[in-house]
Order: sequence, then C-alpha cells, then structure tokens
Amino acid sequence: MAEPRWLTDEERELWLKLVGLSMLMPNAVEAQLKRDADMNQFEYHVLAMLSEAPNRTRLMSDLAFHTNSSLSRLSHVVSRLEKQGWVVRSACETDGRATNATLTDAGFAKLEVTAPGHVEAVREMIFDAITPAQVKQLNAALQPILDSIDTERRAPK
Amino acid sequence: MAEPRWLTDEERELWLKLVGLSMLMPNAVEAQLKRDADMNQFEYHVLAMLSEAPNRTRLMSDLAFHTNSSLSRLSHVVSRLEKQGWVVRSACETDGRATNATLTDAGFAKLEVTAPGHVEAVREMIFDAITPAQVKQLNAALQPILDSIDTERRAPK
DNA sequence: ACTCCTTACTTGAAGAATCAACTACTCAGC
DNA sequence: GCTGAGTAGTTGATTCTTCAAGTAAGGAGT
Repeated sequence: MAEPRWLTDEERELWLKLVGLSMLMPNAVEAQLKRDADMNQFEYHVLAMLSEAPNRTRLMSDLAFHTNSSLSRLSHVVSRLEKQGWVVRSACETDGRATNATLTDAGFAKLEVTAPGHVEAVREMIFDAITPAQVKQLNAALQPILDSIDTERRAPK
Repeated sequence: MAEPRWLTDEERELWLKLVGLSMLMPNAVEAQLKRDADMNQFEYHVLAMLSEAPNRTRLMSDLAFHTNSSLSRLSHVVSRLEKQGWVVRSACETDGRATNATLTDAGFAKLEVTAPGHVEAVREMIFDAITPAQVKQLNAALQPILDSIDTERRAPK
C-alpha cells in the first residue's frame, strides 16, 4: 500500500471550507424558505426547475437530473408536492415507462410569491459577500470540481 | 414591496453550482466512506476533529462548533460512535453542565485505517480537478461566504 | 439563599432521505 | 413474437436529522 498523497495545508483548509459550506449553506437557505414558504430547498428547486421547462413539464428522470437527486428521492418529494396541489403527474405519451411532472397554476403562484424573498436571502448570503470578480473565479473553479463529481457519479468504481 | 434584486446570469449560474455542490459532494464522499469504513462523512468528521484535539478530547459544544452541527445532532451521533467503541463520554470536571467526548484507541485506529482512502477520494474528486492557483482563489472567495453564513447563524433575523 | 435567566446537553417523536426490492414498460437480438 | 437486459418509476423499511421538549447545572442580581 503506497503512502497516501496527503493534503497540503491550503488544500486541507479548502476541504474544510467545502465541507462547512455543504453543511451550513443548505440550512441557511432553508431557514428562510421554511419560515416564509413552509418549504425546503429541494422542494423549491423542484418547483423552480419545472417553472423553467417548456409547458412547465419535465419527465421525472429529467427533473431528477436537474435537481441532482435520485429518482427515489424525487418520487417521494413529488408525491408531497402533489398532495399540496403544486405539481401533477401524468403518463408520458411516447414512453409507457415514463412519467411527466407538471407545475400547476397554484404551484407557479406559490413560486412567484416565494421567489423574491428567496432570491434576496441568497443575495445577502452569497453575493453581497463577494466581488463580481470572485463570482467569475468561483464559476470557473467550481466547474471542474462538479464535472469530476459527476464523472464519478456516472462511472462508479 | 420593492422590486427584488434579481440575480444576473453569472450569479444564477454560480448559485446553481453551489447548490449542486452541496447536494452532490457529500454523497460522493460518503459513498467511499460507507463502502470502505461503514461510516458517513459526519461521523468521520467528528472522529477527525477529536483526533486533532489535545488529549483527543473536546467538549460536546466545542465539537459541535468544529463539525458545524447542532448539539442535538452531535449528541445522537456520539451515542452511535460510543456504541461502536470509538468515542467515550465523561463529565467535565470544571463545569457540571458540560460533557467531554474522547476518541478511544479503537477510534483512533479506525481513523488511521480510514484516512488514507478518504484523503485519496477527496484528492481525486477535488484537487486533481483544479490548479493550485484555483485552490488559492477558492480559499479566498469562499471565506467571505462562510463568514456571511456564520454571521446570519449567530444573529438570526 | 432565593429567584430567574442562561448554558450544556439529552431524549423521544416526527419528518425526510436512503436503500433495496419490485413493477412495468422498451428495445435489441434471435 | 419471444427472451433477456436495461430503463423509468414507485414503494416500504430503515436510518438519519430536526424539532420541541426536558433535565440539570451555572451565574447574576437582590
């Protein structure tokens, strides 16, 4: 067993920041969403991804991809959203295995009243804290990390 | 109600990346930990933070801070870790309300066999994907975001 | 020394996420 | 037109997290 390639101090520091970010950021956002809209971030994300799609409709599997979620998780959540009347499911006409999820008018309305507060919270938390140049840097530096995670996700060892 | 300060395209792009990262990164790490050590990332993080402390011991509240967790969550997890024999609790001598958590020899040994594989996974996922210059940029740009989250956490509106 | 507030932590119940089946459909090859 | 492999989605059980109490000790003021 070869000597592991340990992290440098700077790498370790960054790693702890990334871990901290993935621990704290969702909580921080969800506090606002929960308080103002009785919704969690994932549910919001699902509604948002539907609202941007043609006909406010996506296949479940497509929606799972765009929300970075498993089909199982999505299925449970869409069941909840359906109960609230914000989403409806329907059979896909061209593929008998597939299911469409569609944002209802009520769901769209919910999103419209929720979005401003959510965006404001995001802005205060993230974008008021960094410079436009840093936005560019982060976009550039985070992309390869996401690609790398995605590669491993698609081709697990 | 004033017009909300919507996000620019670049900001939106970054926000989606940050959300994606906090969704996918923990899973990616945990897959390896789960497979190789039957442990999740939070448990690993708890053991790691203990291993670095003097006497491998920390107060629960201190440990909660260093793992970005609530005391409640930590308490449940330490109970599990205690059952596995990796951590022990003891009363704090100077403050009757406080509890020490100490990493046992077994816990330290567990960490020692787990660390190389974990570090390797982190390296492959993160540091093989970006340049040393990007490590610096990310460290610099993520810091104010974490500070901002932390401020809101301490002084909720 | 007694009230009252805060801190430190634990606990049990409730809600959400994951995991491991399972159903149902599609499609490629024979 | 079967068979088998893969795809799409659902479901129920288990596990984890969060939430809302609760206990118990410290500490400030009186």
